[in-house]
Amino acid sequence: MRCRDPWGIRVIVDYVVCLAKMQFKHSEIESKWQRYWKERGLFKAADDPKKKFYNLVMFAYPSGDIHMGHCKNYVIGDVYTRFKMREGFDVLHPFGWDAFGLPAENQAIKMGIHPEKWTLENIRTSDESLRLLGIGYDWEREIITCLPDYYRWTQWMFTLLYKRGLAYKKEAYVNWCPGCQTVLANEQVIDGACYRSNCRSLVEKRKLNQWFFRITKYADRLLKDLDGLDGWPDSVKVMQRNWIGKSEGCDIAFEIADRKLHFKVFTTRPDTIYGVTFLSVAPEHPSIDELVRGSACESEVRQYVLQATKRSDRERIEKEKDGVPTGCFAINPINGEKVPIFVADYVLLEYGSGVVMGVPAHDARDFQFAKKYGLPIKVVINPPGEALDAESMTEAYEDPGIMVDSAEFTGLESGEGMKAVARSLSQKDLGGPSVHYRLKDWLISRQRYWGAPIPIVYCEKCGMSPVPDEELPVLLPKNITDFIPKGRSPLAAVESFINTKCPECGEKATRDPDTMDTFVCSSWYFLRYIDAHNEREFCAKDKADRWLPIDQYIGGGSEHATGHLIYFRFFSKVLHDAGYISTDEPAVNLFNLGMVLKDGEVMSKSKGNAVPVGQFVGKHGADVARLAILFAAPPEREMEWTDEGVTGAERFLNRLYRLVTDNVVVIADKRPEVISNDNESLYIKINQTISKVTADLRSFKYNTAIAALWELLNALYGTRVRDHVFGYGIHAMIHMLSPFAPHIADELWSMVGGKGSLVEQPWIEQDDRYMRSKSGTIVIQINGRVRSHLEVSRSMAEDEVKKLAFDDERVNRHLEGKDIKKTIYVPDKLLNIVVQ
RNA sequence: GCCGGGAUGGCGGAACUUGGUAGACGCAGCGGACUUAAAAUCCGCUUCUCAGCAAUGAGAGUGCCGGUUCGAGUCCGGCUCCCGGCACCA
Repeated sequence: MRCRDPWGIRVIVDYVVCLAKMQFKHSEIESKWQRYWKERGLFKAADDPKKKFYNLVMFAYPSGDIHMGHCKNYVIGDVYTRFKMREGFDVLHPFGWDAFGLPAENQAIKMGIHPEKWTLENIRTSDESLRLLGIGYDWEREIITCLPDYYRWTQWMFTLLYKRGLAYKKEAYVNWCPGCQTVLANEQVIDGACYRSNCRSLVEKRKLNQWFFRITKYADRLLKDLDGLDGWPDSVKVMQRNWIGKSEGCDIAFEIADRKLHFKVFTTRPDTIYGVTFLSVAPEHPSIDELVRGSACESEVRQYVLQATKRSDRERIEKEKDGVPTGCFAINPINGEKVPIFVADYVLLEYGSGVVMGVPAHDARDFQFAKKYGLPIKVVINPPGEALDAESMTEAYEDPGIMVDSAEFTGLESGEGMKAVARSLSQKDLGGPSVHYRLKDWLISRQRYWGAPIPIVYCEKCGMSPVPDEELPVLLPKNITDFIPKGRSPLAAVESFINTKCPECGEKATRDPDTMDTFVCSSWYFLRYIDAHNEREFCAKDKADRWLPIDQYIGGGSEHATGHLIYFRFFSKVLHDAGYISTDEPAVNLFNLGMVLKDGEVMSKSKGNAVPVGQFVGKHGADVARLAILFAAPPEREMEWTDEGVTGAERFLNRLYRLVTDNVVVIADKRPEVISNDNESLYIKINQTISKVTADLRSFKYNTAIAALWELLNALYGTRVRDHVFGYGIHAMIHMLSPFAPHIADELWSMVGGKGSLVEQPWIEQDDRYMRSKSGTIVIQINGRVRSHLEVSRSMAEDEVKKLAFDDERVNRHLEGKDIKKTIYVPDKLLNIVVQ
């Protein structure tokens, strides 16, 4: 085999040509520019910003290496950062890791790896992947919540809340997950199942002594201040409003006959008070004991309570409403009527007072209950112009109406009636207007190892006291091997940790064995970035004042709406009230991103459909990855990751690269002075593109921005006369590409003689004199249907356009034998001829 | 059940909070050029139906039904389906 194989030679030649001319080498370019950005410290945020912009993307849980699904957030945050920098802002764009949490501990149990080791290794590999993508973070501010220099301040936050009366311990029925062997906050229970990690066990109720944050004290402010958050999506605000669930009504005190007891009842319908025919008490209610002691029904009630409290929430909801009579009676304060008291498990202890008044005629649940137990139904509200009959009713009438059979209130309309009844009750000191919230206090203790220890010490003499600031952090002991949950924190068994001295008296004392919910760590992380290495404070106030609030918060989806996004607002308000920060809302603008799917499912390692970043970038490059993510769908929507999207992005960059390398000599960095006739329309296209891309960058419409760039690229390819305008077009193209594909943009920029990185250059602006072409298309419609088009110069008079239109052959064809009734003319747009 | 959001070609998605050429841009597909060939690249076509050798012409078309308007993907009323949230909250 000598030179008998011309094909082989051809292939090699093609390959060489391809490498030399057609395609760029992404790996070389990318590492070169990443090095440059790092050396120049381009993304290091100043401590004294002149024109600050705090751009924050939600930090991440280090579950392993990151994949393309995670990248969407980071890429979008980076595009915005680069654009804002080029608009002249000092941008703070930090990143960090929400590093405590269950998966690390589960891994420890399964694989025998210490949670810290597992977590820190994941962070290291994820960091590497992130750097490969060329995301412009200020890495010097990176935070890792599981390290003592961070959780020291998480503990400090706890003691701050404690001192302000916002952290308290109480014995309460809590959501207990038998799988995780720990308690859950309400937000972690979905459909009665545990939503911590991938657990999904059926949640049980348990009575336990636990730590809570008194978020309910802030319910009203959390609700009201939503109105000021114009930069937040309505969907998130609506969800938060529903979650807080404010309802205004009336408290009413019912005395118990023959007992020194009374029940406070909350109702939103005091106007139905004359229709009360029974009272229902939640099975968990602490007064039941006293109520039924010695009653004929005592044993039945006790048995019912026992059964009810054993049931999970879901079981309770799914079964038919039932209850058990207590044999006791309550006295309706407004008319002295005696009504029976039931214990019923459809009544929730946590809402209102745990006792409800039963008004069967005007409440669906009470109606069902009354029918089941043969209780009387009393109509006290009639629909306007109609009279209800209790006997024949098949369902409750719940709408407002006119009060009837209600003594002096009869005839009042519901709204007025509510006020009148409330007024009357408060005059007699039997109740009055009150407000209740669905929001509950935030349960933060977890009986787990991998979290920030709760900094509380118990002493026999002095009781409970917080660990003094100077003794923080309470270090999480590392020498532990048994993470298997046994219903209490693994820390309880670590004597060197548990045994300590009382900060008050110095005697022997014990530590709280529980750790904090990870939502506590993430409630204040945005503050730590501002002053990440401060050893004396969580963040210096002057620095906080300079950077807060977050100008743009970019989040990973609506699943945080009623969790993290409420908690971090709560923390901001607490820290504001305590004088540590000046703002009481953390973020001005919020942008929620859609998830990344692969084959119709959320991309994740556990589903086996994750596309690893390192592997992808190695093959296609970071710029291709970025473009593929951005172009596929608008950022707020879900996107499907496909190989086809990758093809397009790759082709686009190669095309641009070729255009630049083929035309280096004509590329011009100045606006053309003289616009040739040949390329006037191209120049207009260039300016329109600059305008569109700029607007789209401001409003996160990255997919259409890239589409506009693609159009411009096509226009440039189609340009025959490659003059100054053409050269400027390429220059503009490179500029506009830079936030999206920064490596290749900087490379091309240097190829055409640009200095440094485009991030250091001001953003390009359009030439307003050339935004619209001198002529345009006017659509000619007949009866609203398009029949013809006219090319006319701009702002041609209506008469002239009409004349041209009536000369048009296609128009005339449709006008034949018809009467022209009128014409509608929209300048520069259309002429509609109405005929009959 | 209640509260949000959505439904546009074979596919991902455009159409500027303002009613005015629906389908930008990309992917896939088809045709052509270059090549001995292939890949890559470049140029063109590509919503559907009907008529025509053709340029082209006619009709239908943005989940369904109806309305407002000279004109509706866009506004109004009713409905179906999909996604998300809340759900015994008194």
